[in-house]
Amino acid sequence: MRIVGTFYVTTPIYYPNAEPHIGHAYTTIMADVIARWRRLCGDEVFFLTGTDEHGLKLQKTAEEKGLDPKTFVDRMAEVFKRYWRLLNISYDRFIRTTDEDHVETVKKALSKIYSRGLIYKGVYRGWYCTSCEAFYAPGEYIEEGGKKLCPTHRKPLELIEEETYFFKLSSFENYVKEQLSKDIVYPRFYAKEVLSKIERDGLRDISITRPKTRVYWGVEAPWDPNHTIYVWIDALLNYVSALGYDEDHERFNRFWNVVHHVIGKDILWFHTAVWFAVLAAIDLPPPRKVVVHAFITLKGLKIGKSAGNVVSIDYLVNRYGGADPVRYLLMRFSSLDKDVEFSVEQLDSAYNTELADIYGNLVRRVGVLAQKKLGGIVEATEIDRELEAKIRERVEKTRELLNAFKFSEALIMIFDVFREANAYLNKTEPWREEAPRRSLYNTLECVRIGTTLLQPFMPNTAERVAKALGFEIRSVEDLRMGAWSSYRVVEAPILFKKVRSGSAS
RNA sequence: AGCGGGGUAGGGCAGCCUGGUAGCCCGCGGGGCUCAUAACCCCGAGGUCGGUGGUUCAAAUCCACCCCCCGCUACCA
Repeated sequence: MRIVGTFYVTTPIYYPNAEPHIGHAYTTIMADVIARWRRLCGDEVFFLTGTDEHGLKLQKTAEEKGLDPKTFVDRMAEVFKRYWRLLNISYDRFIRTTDEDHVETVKKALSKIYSRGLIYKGVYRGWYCTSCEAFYAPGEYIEEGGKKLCPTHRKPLELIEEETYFFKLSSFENYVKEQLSKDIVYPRFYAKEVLSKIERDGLRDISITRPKTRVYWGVEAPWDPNHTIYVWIDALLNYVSALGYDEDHERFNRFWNVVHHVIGKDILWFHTAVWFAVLAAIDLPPPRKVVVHAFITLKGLKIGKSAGNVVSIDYLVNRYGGADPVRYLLMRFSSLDKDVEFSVEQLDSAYNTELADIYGNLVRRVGVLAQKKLGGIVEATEIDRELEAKIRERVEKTRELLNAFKFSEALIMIFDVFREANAYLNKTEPWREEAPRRSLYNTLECVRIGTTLLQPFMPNTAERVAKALGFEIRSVEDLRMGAWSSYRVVEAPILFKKVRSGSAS
């Protein structure tokens, strides 16, 4: 396949103090769909995900389990990888912030920033709970009778001061504002949100180190061995270390120019205000695009990382018999703009009526017809112009939607192709003919085109259909009627077994 | 409170930027077909587009105010 361009897509690196859930899966699947779509378009793609393995919380979680942090994160990283295998995530690298090259990058980058005088020593002052060993900001602690209490222990907080190093974020205020008014953050209103926050409060310097006595589990500050680097700064730099920062300049530039960060709206601030400034401090341009998505919720409960009530990935994969339907359903109801609440009933309904009825049944019926009527061999013949026009329009629309990260609408458009194919079968009634070559060839072309578009969302299913009907999925170049000339239908599979609604548990 | 997003048929959403017969999916009613996973196709019913006022020949779409829902408000990754 011809290499058209390059593309770099990232997920956030996840904090592995617990197993991944649907929220993590949602972001990761979205990034995977983008990666696979760009590959289909002919781009050389680098797709990065990983784990953010330093910090106090992990240090403590590990200690509670009687493990040293490294042993613990080694295990958790494997858990994440296992889930991404289960969900068919086609990452090119799984980066861990404990990886040697990453640690090197963090040190190099921070040395550079330090040497430019953008880091200074100061004092961090905050309300601290000795039991939690953590600071609480206004709004997080409980106020009772003028006293500040820890939200978990309900014990009085202490005002403590500790030595820390600050990054001069404030000196990047104009720069960050300027970048935010460009077309980087998508959808755009998220940029407005950050912009107005800065407009109102300004950009304050941020503390970027912790005393090693309190947080030893982190990258040592290159200029002061008594401090470790704050996890967020450590974490953000993964995006550049994965490319070989300051090592492989050619490769680095090739991909950095086209980097797309996929993130949840909760970490927007760090991926814009802080990240843009850090990048500027090491002479790098901001990301090409930050794609921000809202959350999915189940019956009003947030499925965020810190929420107690989570829908497990295993549950959905088991319920719908594989990764592909889960990928489909999550993207089918995805929205960048606003939080989406879904129910098991809704998912069941979409699974049954869309995947099983519209698509699964179409594949089955065209497969059966081809085998019965033509012995499974369907050669190219005259193309139905009316059908072709409709399909072409939908393909174009789908491509636009995918390039605009509108996954839900893209899927609806793809399914229109299948609906069109079903209608075409009804119209041409191939079961009444002796050798309905024209009808079946045209229908198969629709199935092939739709399946190709569906491939980034449902890679296994697409592959299975291609095998069964005897075609190949190659690239977007084949997204036109007549591009495939000879089908060898070897199977008429039942792709999706329906689920009975109401059996949710 | 400030800022941001939203309130469109029974449910889930698009349209709003670039005003001009209100659109898609599910569900529902009727019909067709029988190749197919009780699947598929066609037709139909159902909405005065949160409220009020304004701009306009014309507003779901622009402006003002109000009501309701949700999110964000930085060192918690």
